[in-house]
Amino acid sequence: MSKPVVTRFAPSPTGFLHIGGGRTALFNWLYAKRHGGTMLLRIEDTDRERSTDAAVAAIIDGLTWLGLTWTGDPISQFERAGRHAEVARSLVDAGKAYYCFCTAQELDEMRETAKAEGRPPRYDGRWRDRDPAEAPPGVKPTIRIKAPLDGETVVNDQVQGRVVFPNKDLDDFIILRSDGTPTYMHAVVVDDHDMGVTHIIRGDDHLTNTARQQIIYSALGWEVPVMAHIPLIHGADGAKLSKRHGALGVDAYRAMGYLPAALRNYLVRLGWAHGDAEILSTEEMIALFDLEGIGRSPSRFDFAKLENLNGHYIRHTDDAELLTHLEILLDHIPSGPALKAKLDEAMRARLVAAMPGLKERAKTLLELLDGAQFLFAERPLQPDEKAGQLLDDAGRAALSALLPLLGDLQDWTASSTEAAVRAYAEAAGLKLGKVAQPLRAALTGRSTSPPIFDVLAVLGRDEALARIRDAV
RNA sequence: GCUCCCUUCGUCUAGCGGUCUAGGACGUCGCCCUCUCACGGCGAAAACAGGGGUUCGAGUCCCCUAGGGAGCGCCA
Repeated sequence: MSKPVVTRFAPSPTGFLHIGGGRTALFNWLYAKRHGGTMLLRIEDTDRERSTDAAVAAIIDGLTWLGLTWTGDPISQFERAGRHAEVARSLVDAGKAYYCFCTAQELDEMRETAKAEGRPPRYDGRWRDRDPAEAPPGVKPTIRIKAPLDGETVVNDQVQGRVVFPNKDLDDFIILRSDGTPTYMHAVVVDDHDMGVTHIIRGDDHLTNTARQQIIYSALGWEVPVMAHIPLIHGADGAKLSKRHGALGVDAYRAMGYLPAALRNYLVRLGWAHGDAEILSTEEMIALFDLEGIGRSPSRFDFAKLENLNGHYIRHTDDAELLTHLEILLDHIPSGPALKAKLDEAMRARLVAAMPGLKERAKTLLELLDGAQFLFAERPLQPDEKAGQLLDDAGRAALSALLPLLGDLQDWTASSTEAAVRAYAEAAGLKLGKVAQPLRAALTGRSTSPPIFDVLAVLGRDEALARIRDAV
């Protein structure tokens, strides 16, 4: 009861941190935070063939960007191989595991025979009680656990409930390979135990593995941590989220202009709910997160909702901070370097000044950047098609009439320019839109933008007047 | 094939036997606001997979069917 909570996120470094892994990490992090505990990061790299340093770096980068932190250094599971082997051998000494001298071919035959006879592919236990003295020469043995032959293994899962597996369906699986390295099944158990993990929160693709792991726990006489298997995330089409079906790395979400806070909020609501709560700050998430609120059915990833949430977070993030996010984004998009070159102090000041109008209409940082194009643009502007249409004869006439009126202004502010433009429109018998739209086209090269008088103010008198002159 | 898990609006979900003529959010569609686009406000359409039970009463419990998903490696 009073034992401090220790959770862990244990990805295998075979690729980027995908969105499902990100959510698993988030849940582990939230649970640990909620209970004043710690989250550990363990890299499951016992498969030397598929593990890469680049993947480890990508995972760390992804977690860091998401704002998830762990305690201590990332732990390499591979480096603990000695300990895993030692535990496996102790199990042999205790009579709870044994050496198996089967060759790969023998195992293949066993599986094929079973399949042909319509039985599940399982190891038949041929070395379970055989004397190792009978070992064929030259075969390096594996170590297999002695799984119980009858009875049942019960997994008490905080999310899935009580799940029962008949032991006759579980075979004597390998815990130590013939090369002396541990299998995943064995390594997780030993590591979770040694690291004092109290709660295992992971994808429910591990649920059936849990029965096997519990066999190891009981052979060792160790206490099984609290288990919570969370349902997987599917793609928008309902199919499993794979690389081909939109499973993107979290770095891709960064490049698409999503804010970490928005992604956290979206992710926490995928599979977890607290009544009708939708918008949750990180503090609220920590205060409210619990295992009881996790559902059991898989969910689909919905970009539309993520976008909406992201828009909300953009609108509610303060201007200077948004600029910081924008600058981070520039390091991750193709057009970044060019824009970065133009980003001097004056430009930063203009961006911050324009931010209130800009952030109101952006759902992603990419849209925010796009909306800010008029600030980066150099004269003479190239109006897009719709803007070109607004600069027809009538539009240009209005602009040339407006030019001297604006030029005479004493102060140059949003309200002073607005007063001048409104006065002109009224005098000319034009609806405000008939003047404002050509003005927008001239100043931004677009048919949409933040409120035009704000644009006028942010651009400053000289630049604004010059752009109008260019358009006339 | 075997084992396990899942199934409420298009999507994420609330619901833990009666308060459900099923609530919220996103999306969609109207209307309002308005210098554009947004934001915001108001409103609408939209779901308990199907069939059996249990019960005075079932979205909520049980069973079956269908449909999804996961696992069954000297991968993790």
